[in-house]
Amino acid sequence: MRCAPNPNGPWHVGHARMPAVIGTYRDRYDGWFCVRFDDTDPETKRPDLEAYDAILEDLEFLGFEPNEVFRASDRLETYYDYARELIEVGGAYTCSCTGEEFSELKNAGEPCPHRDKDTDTVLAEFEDMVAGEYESGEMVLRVKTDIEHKNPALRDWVAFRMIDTPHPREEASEFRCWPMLDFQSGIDDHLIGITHIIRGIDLQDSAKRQQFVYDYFDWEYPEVVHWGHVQIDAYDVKMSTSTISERIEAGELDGWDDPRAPTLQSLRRRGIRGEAIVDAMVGLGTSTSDVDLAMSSIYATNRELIDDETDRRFLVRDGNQVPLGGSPPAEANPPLHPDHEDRGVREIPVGDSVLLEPADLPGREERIWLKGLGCFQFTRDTLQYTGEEIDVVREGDVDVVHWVPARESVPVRMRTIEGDVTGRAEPGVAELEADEMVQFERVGFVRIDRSGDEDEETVVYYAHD
RNA sequence: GCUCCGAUAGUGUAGUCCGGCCAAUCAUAUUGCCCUCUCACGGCAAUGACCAGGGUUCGAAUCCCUGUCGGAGCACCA
Repeated sequence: MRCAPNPNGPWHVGHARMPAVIGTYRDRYDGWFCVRFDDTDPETKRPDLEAYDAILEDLEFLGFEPNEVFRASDRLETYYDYARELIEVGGAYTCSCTGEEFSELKNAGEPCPHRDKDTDTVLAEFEDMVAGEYESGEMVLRVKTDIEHKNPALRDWVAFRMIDTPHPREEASEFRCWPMLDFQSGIDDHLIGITHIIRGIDLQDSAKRQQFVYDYFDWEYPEVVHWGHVQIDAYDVKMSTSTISERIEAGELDGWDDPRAPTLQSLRRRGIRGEAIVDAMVGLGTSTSDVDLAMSSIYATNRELIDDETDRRFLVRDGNQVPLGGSPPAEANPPLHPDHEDRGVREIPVGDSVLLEPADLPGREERIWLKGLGCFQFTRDTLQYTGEEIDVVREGDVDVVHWVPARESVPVRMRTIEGDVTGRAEPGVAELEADEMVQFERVGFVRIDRSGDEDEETVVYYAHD
């Protein structure tokens, strides 16, 4: 199988579907898959040199390594050879009609005057194309199909055209005669030995077009599955490489890994595992209709993956300071993980006042339980330590809330899909290493992106609740 | 205009090829209860679907026709 990306930028979430499915199938059935960069348009779909590696990194993040990597732009001579062969068996002709002229003839089911040129002329003109003797738009090579085919999309399609703009890759920058996707991909699939192709419904007619070439060469066409488009909920940004790219240019997004960008780099930075994405993508199946992927299904899998090994901490967003009274303990020691006492406890100095989230502020005379610390009653703007046992919580009268010390907490910037949130976390958080995962209790799972200290913000990326 | 393709709960999916075991599977979501010093994890329960209409048949989610809705192609893009 193959994954044939256009290297015009790092991958968005939707791109994960192809490697997820073919990679999973490969591993399950002892198969084979390659990545083949179909970079045959140096102009309108101009490749981004950095994207080749970025895509391979995205693939690695998802947990797959391709058996082989190809670049179509390395294989021009091969395509030329097969084009010559196709011309010799009368399967192609050079055509100098303008796009509109040909389109009109085609829609009327009429052949254009160039269709019956003799093979030698066609061959000579094609060699001139290869040599770069024509300007862009002057001459194309068409595959001779059936000009009266009932499906206009299949009639005498273009196999090669001239492009004046040099290819960004040094190795391919001299070529001016470039194959169209249907030709290049069709030839490559056969040569590489692809047995199964999955592609989008936008390429529904590709197999039928390429079948004409396969017939000329007497090749057998691989099995094909077409699948629909994937929509992902939860994002404001349109999921298209060019849109994301524009928004980065415009400064609306900080980069490809901005938490608001629907890219794999972004999910990775938020601490979502490739495995969770793959799992969700495989679950979508290969249906030909369009599907909506709920981010919640990726989150559900990821939560399952990380919950057990992720330590707990406190973060209070937009805290309100409340003084403490009644001589509470000087230090709180909640466990790092409720199910794993052996991992030890946290040491949170209490001080004389704490921060609580606005929604957690108790009403007058109400009692609350500061998690890991004890029971307090809200009296005259002060939380009075009551010293009551945990039983008051079990009885259901007292809510348990998270908190941080007002003084000894550390600043945190939490970057989320909806934007940045600031708050303060228990002191231990500043010492966590980048890349560690943490669950802020009653807030959600985050990945530490940059450690801070008492003054400098610890930056975390929010994964999910 | 021409040509293709699709339609099962909020979302995804199984079942459709070879009609009965489907008063329709599983996951996720939402809600409620239990557990719990987290609204996490775990447990239990509830919610919720075969696009419509005809036809074939003893019997249709499954086969056929029509309609409706949705998607895609008809590029010198991929």
